[in-house]
Amino acid sequence: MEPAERPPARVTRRRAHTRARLLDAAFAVFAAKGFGRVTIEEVCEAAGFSRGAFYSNFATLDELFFALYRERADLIAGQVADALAQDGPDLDVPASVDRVTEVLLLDVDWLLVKTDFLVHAARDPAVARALLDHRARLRTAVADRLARARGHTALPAVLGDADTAARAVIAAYDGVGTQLLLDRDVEAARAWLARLLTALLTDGGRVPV
Amino acid sequence: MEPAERPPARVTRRRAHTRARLLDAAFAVFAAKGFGRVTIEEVCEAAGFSRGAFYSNFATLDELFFALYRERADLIAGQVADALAQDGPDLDVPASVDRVTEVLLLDVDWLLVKTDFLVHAARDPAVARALLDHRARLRTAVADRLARARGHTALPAVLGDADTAARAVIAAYDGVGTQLLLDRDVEAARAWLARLLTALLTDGGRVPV
DNA sequence: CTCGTTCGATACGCGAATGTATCGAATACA
DNA sequence: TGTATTCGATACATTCGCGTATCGAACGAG
Repeated sequence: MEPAERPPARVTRRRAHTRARLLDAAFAVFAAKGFGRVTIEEVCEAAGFSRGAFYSNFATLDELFFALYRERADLIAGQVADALAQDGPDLDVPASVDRVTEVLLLDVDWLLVKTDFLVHAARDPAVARALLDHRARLRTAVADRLARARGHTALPAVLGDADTAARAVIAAYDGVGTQLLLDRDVEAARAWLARLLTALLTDGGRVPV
Repeated sequence: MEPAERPPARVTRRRAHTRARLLDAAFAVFAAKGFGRVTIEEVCEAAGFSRGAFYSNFATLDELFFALYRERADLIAGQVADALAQDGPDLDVPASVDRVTEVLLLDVDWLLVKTDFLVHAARDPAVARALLDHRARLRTAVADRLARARGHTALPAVLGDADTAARAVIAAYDGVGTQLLLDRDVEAARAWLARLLTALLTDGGRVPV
């Protein structure tokens, strides 16, 4: 019965499966109903388990939520890093923007869960720290990319240094995400984000169409 | 008894008071704990009433939340309109930006509640429509202001028309708000928003400090 | 194959929050 | 001031979700 005390001395194998299924089910349920309106039993039912399985793997729903976020956030961070690393030393802004936006906005469900998590973090400093860490990871990835290209490509930047520009990129992403939550138009959001980013990262000149 | 059927034939007076107190108390409690974690009784207790008062004024907590949002949103919309109307026909970007950011970011609690509402709206089309209406109101206010100034002041805009620029303003606001929720640094957020807006609304040139 | 451990299902009790029904007090109107 | 009506408090029953305790089955190690 012990919820999740010591890593059990002897074993594990199906445990990993059930844990994973619980996390996946939780993701779906959270996206559909919102963290605040979800019960433990709903998650278990969606995963095809009984509450016993849950309490064997997690102590509380918050803990599961945290684990879920961590998992997906790491995934996203990796994808973004990959997308940014993909082009050479000189920065091709439109191409980078396209590749990154494609990765970032892929999943509306993720956006929903992420926003739930934000709301959650906004009231719990410990959780907030985790979220800020994740954001910092993304931001420095972007900043590094921008800094690396500084000399090569013209990156005039309406804003100051690379780090500031990276912050602006994050802010644009957040802003577009907010709108996307309401109109659910992924393609429009993608285009809009690309346009915003191009505007921010390109010197004052007109924006291509 | 009847939750909120017909506007009671006879009349009201204290009713307005209690309703207002319930709304105010709800605002505080929602900001502190988050909509998802708040019980009807908590709101009543904070307002100094018993549940009877609540059920006499609202049918459900969602209904109260909706009314609460509507009330505050109208207030904000008015404030923004005022702030924008305050300067003459030619647009003084820094001044306008300062005035608007001051109004918009005043209250972290409002940001918390607003984000709760966003999360709520993201899963209920009817609620989403209300929120989109509110955003549209703000956006057109900004767009009108920008369009009105188009000829007079140099408003080169890295983005296209006034409406697009207004969308960008909203996006920047949302983006900054997200960060603010996590670090709770109002002054930093205000400065950052001002900088972003100036960058977006000023021609490519360097941003003043 | 056997055995000891772990995992997950089932069953139980508990507490909390909800919604309703009833009743006294406050209030508008004459 | 009298009175009909509304407002809000109190009391109640009920439902719902939680957390624990127990047990059989799955599984890994030897």
